[in-house]
Amino acid sequence: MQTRGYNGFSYADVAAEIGISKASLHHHFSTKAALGAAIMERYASLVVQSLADIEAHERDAAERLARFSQLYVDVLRQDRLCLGAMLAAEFGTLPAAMQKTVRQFFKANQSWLESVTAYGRKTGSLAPPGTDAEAARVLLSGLEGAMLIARPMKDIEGFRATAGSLLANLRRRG
Amino acid sequence: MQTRGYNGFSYADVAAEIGISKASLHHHFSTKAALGAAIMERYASLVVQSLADIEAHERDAAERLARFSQLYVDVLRQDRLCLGAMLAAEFGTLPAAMQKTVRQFFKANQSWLESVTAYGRKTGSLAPPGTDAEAARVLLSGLEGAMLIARPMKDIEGFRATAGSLLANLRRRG
DNA sequence: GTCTATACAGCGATAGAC
DNA sequence: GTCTATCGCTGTATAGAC
Repeated sequence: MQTRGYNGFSYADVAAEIGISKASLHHHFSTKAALGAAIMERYASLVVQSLADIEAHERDAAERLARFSQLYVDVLRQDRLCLGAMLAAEFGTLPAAMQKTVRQFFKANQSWLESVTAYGRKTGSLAPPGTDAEAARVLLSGLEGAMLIARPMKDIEGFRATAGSLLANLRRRG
Repeated sequence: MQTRGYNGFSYADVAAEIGISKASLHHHFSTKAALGAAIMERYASLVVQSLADIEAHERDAAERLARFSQLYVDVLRQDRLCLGAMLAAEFGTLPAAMQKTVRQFFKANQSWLESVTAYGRKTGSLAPPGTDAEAARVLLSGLEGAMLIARPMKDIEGFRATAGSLLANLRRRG
């Protein structure tokens, strides 16, 4: 789903890749909607866990954002897209349950980033122009968009530079 | 294609919408790959034309960027995505000809934005931090990403605010 | 340039044996 | 929990009449 999208893969693809039959796959996930929802929910959980890990192991706000952007690099290196971004593009064709999880995913990222910018502002590590909500949205949008563009352009280095610029803007005095 | 993606529409969908048969549609576009390529090429041409129009009718660099971001708002209001962004997400599943046009599309946008930031820097209308290439990439990524997120979140106002922040960052002293 | 009819592959999903 | 076999449908694409 992160490489071809929800509409770009089939039960046959998955079954072949893991070496079982389509029928066996249906035994575990009765419909494609159920499979897609499970994958997206797991992805969202893993990201939320990663954010908690960053918060637990890194005290500096700017450094937390740098680690956040590193998550994107790791995905890009596998020639994948953030699943949230992929499903946002396909949004109109998704089952309702998946749509709901996609929205929750973006909300969770946005609110985590807001809390980090607020914390960074308080500790002096960050000085974002505008509100925390605006700063968070600019960073999230910038990273998702840069990732979207970097993949077809085969330009991970360009992604890194863009991520660096976005972080630099948050350290600047507003 | 801008609402459901290349993998999310069929000849039957298009034929029904314009009121002809699938066979008639095949008479004009022999394969789906040919149809998809024609649509993407037309889209890229229209965007390039819009950029030329902005340059012809607006002398101020910051105002040119504001008009550029207004193009995105117009697309969002139709509940569509930039076709470049949509196809970037689906990139791995696209016919080669479409992949090529997607890359050209991003290159064209990037280089136009670079020329505008360079011009704005010269005239004093803009003072982007970093290089023109970095500023252009941050803006393009930010707008594409913000658009991607705004659609599922049903938050065009949020897009506008994000676009405003991105432009404000380019007016700021680096 | 339009149509009806159809070919043929792939899709998601089910039945039922082991 | 796995499989083979198959169903019903939709996908892209073609044939051939008007």
